Amino acid sequence: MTLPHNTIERLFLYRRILQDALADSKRSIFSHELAHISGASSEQVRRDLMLAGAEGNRRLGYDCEKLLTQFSSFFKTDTTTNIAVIGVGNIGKAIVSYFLGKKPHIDVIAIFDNDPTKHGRVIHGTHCYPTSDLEKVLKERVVHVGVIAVPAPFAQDIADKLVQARVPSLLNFAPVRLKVPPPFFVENMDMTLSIEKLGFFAKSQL
Amino acid sequence: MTLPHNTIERLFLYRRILQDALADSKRSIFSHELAHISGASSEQVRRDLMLAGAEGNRRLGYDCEKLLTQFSSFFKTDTTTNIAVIGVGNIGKAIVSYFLGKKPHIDVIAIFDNDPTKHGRVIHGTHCYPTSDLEKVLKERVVHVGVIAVPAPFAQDIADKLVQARVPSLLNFAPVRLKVPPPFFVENMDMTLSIEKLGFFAKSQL
DNA sequence: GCCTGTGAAGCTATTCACAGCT
DNA sequence: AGCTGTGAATAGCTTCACAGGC
Repeated sequence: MTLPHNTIERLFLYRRILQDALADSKRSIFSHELAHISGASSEQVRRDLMLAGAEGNRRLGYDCEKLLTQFSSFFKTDTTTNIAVIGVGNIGKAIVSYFLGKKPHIDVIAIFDNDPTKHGRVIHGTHCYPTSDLEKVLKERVVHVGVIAVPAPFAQDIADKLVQARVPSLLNFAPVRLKVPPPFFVENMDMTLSIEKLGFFAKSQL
Repeated sequence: MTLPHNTIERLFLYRRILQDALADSKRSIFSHELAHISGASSEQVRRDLMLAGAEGNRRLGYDCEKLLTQFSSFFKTDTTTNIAVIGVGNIGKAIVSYFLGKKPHIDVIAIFDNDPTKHGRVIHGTHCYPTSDLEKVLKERVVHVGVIAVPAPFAQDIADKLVQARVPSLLNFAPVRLKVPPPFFVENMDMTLSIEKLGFFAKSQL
């Protein structure tokens, strides 16, 4: 059973909203509430939940706890996601510190850099290895997501190495489009592109 | 003349590729070359360029320089995009240093933070103001894009302030969906969501 | 022969509209 | 009355397929 890509993304968003709701001791939630907080339409929410096999009560909406346990098994979010960060420049460091501690089910298990002065050092609580050890280190540990935070000219090389090391998913911060064979998967976080696009909207809107 | 959102994003990508090509002293480029580097299909590239009003030569493909000047006027990229960064934590600092110097047509003109020890300080070459001065400072300068790098609970409040200050486009790094009235525009860079999604792909692919 | 340009077809995603429940 | 669930309609995006030019 394979859901649309967009639906999957929104489901993770709903999950986050449900967690907040539950923390506010809300028992159940309506599709229009989820819609309002997530920015989707209520029909969209209901369809997404339907596709995920969820069921709501026609008087009370959806039961938060029930929905969350359903998500957990469905999305395997009860197991931790292990990530490795390659490149410990400004962005790499920001990412590592962002994920440390804050998110309990996301674990930065290794970081890599070419700079010899960083090797062996512990940065934000995580050990830093030389990039050349990437394959060796990653074959010892299960890594779900490789985060590429190196300068653009090196990004494809790192992607190749991560594919070699059988890291299934890559999150790429470098402003290039990486080529990986299926079923490996890359998601781009291209800040420059986003800023350029937003700048265009801003300028054309005056 | 309003292009599809996706097309606009790809055009900025093509533009970047064209700049690289020109730097490599390539005179002209084929749609399939742009396709290969950008990850789109060649038909897609041709349609995008067509929508942007570009014309190619049937023997040589598209003239790089001609295309770029066309893009410049079309996308107003000859004028600098001014950005302000709100929140000088790890992510905020990384963003500022990422855009400083590197990208000539993107200019970080102000940064804001609530921490009084940062006020008046110059961080990565840019002056840091207290967040309470946001409206005052931004009304003196044209700011195209506001980058929100504050913790999630404060993000909506900052968004409201940016809307008040007439900043047309927002780039949001906080893991919440912000509400702004049209025609204001928000783009989300939700790293947590991306990692969760990629983790899901990774786990379901084994 | 290999390229561009583009109508038409196909596919994906979202919204409409309403039946059914409680 | 107000909610969910969902077929049907619509809108948006991508690929096909091929005409036309160099």
